[in-house]
Amino acid sequence: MPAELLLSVGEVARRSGVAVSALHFYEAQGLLSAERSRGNQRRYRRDVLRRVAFIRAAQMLGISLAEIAEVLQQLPQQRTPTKADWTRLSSRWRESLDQRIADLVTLRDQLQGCIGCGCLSLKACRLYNPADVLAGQGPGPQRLGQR
Amino acid sequence: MPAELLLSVGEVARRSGVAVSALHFYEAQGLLSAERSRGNQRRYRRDVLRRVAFIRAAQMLGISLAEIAEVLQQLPQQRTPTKADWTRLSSRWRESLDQRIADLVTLRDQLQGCIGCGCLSLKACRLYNPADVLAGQGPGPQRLGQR
DNA sequence: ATGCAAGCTCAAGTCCACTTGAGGTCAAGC
DNA sequence: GCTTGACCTCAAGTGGACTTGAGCTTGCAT
Repeated sequence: MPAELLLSVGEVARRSGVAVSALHFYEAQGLLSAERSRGNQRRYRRDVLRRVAFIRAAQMLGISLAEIAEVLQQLPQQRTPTKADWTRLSSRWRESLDQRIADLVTLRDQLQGCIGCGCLSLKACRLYNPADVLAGQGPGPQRLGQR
Repeated sequence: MPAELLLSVGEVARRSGVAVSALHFYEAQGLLSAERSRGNQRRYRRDVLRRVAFIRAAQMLGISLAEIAEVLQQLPQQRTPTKADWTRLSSRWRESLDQRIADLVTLRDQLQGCIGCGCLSLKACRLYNPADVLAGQGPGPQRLGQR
């Protein structure tokens, strides 16, 4: 394949807005791969840009890199993925996105009726523990709605 | 004030579902405070439960502890906060919640038209960079919608 | 041919929100 | 009085997602 059509790591960084160090990191995590030039420099196929975009979009949905890597395994390794390949993957996240929206709407409605009314009292509070779905699960800003 | 009405750290942990270590941590971060018993044990006023609930609810909105601490500064230090005090604070988050929902809906609509259509090509992609709002800002699963 | 930006690897550092561990104290029941 | 569980402090560890730094090589322009 014609080497001029391959992208250096710097080019990918510029065009994707992702730092070179992050691209290295993604590779180490198995999210990306690249051929190498004679001199051992990374040479990316152009579809890496779509991959990176996909990764970032998924992160915005709160999906961890490990999960993203797992899903990306399903893409063809050899050929450049087709539109259908990408569509299949992203439709999975359409559902989780719907779920997250629903969760937040619930949260909002209960913010009116719960914090809003001053009743916020833990056990009884459905904002804190709506339908037993958002509770527990340990600390930290966690993803709303499990998969 | 009658000491029997104060709560030990273990009681607060049990009733709030938050680990003792997390309560210690919140105190170190200035989110909570407690009186001490003769023997130097924490004794919480009962409204700590509402404070903890508020903290957890805020975290679910993706708000960092530092920001939460800042907002909690606005509560009266001496007297137990009233319903109106809490309502005032939570109304601020009602807005950011609305914003987050709007962001996610935008994201969802563009998932249809963008990843869905196979056009995902970074610069031009509004999912990756919708209205220049979600872009940049460094790495990591970041909060949708700035304040 | 030489200068210098861009690339390479590997180790260590950062930030957040906690948790875990070590070593010691307190309080209530038997 | 003694045991046991709850509590204390302080330091260090964890995990995710990267970034930074050191020390070295590559590759394009002059």
